[in-house]
Amino acid sequence: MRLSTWNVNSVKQRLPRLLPWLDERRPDVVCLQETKLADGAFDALLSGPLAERGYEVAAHGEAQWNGVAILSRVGLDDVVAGLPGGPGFPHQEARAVAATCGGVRVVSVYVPNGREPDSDHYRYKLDWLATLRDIVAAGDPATTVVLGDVNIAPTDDDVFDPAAYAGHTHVTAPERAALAELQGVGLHDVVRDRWPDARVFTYWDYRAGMFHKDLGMRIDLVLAGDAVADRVKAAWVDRQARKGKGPSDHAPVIVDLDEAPDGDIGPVVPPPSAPAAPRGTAKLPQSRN
DNA sequence: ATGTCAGATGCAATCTGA
Repeated sequence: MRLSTWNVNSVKQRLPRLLPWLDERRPDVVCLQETKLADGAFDALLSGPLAERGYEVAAHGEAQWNGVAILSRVGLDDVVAGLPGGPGFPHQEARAVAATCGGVRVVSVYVPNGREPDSDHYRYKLDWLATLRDIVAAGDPATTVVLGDVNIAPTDDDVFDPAAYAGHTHVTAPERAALAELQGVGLHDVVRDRWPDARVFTYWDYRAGMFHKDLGMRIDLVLAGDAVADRVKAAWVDRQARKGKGPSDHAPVIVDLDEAPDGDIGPVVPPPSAPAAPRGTAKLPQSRN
């Protein structure tokens, strides 16, 4: 099962990149952030193209800002929009949606930016993260995976130059402590675990050729509970999607899971557009393993 | 030199958010 997360910075503007990306990468579960569309507009724009590709959709958006979604072709059950009981600014915003997909509790999150350290928005960010932690802890963390734009670089290795961010959000100790508290319920940063010493970023500012110079941050994470993390076979950032014409300022993160230990790999079906293999013409040699 | 985008307002150019 292939999981992914992508802050698309307006799903409307990103449609010419999103649909070809779905066809190329064929993720089973896609967590989107910054969709910037109300649910009705999301449905009008995307229900057709996504249904063609076999995806069910749980969108949780608002008119202009924020907005998250989960696309799944391995089931989409028990959808919860938002963080029940969570803080607002001043009202609750569309920053989280959860669903059970292929036996995994998937949570798509767009953590508040924080704007300036010690600002009201910064305190809102910390409160929001504490609520997310409580909600994950109250469920079954082992079978949960939190994916999304957390707007925090976990360590100094996750920014191109720690000095460049001194005094700014995304790197402060309280933010990193709040993220560590979330991970403390039993979630593994599977991309960093796979690439402990690599320079890995997921976001590059549009300005000043930052992507070209690879001056970015790793702020889009896949945080997986024990049972999910144990199944990780690949975990990487799709930098290709940040290149070319009309990209988001974030790249997608892709994580492949091996089949579940109990043999239930979920309702894995061939992609609708993939030609069926002709019967009785298998060419691959038989192998014991 | 906040150098780029995206959304809104409201029709051009400027504001906000990231």
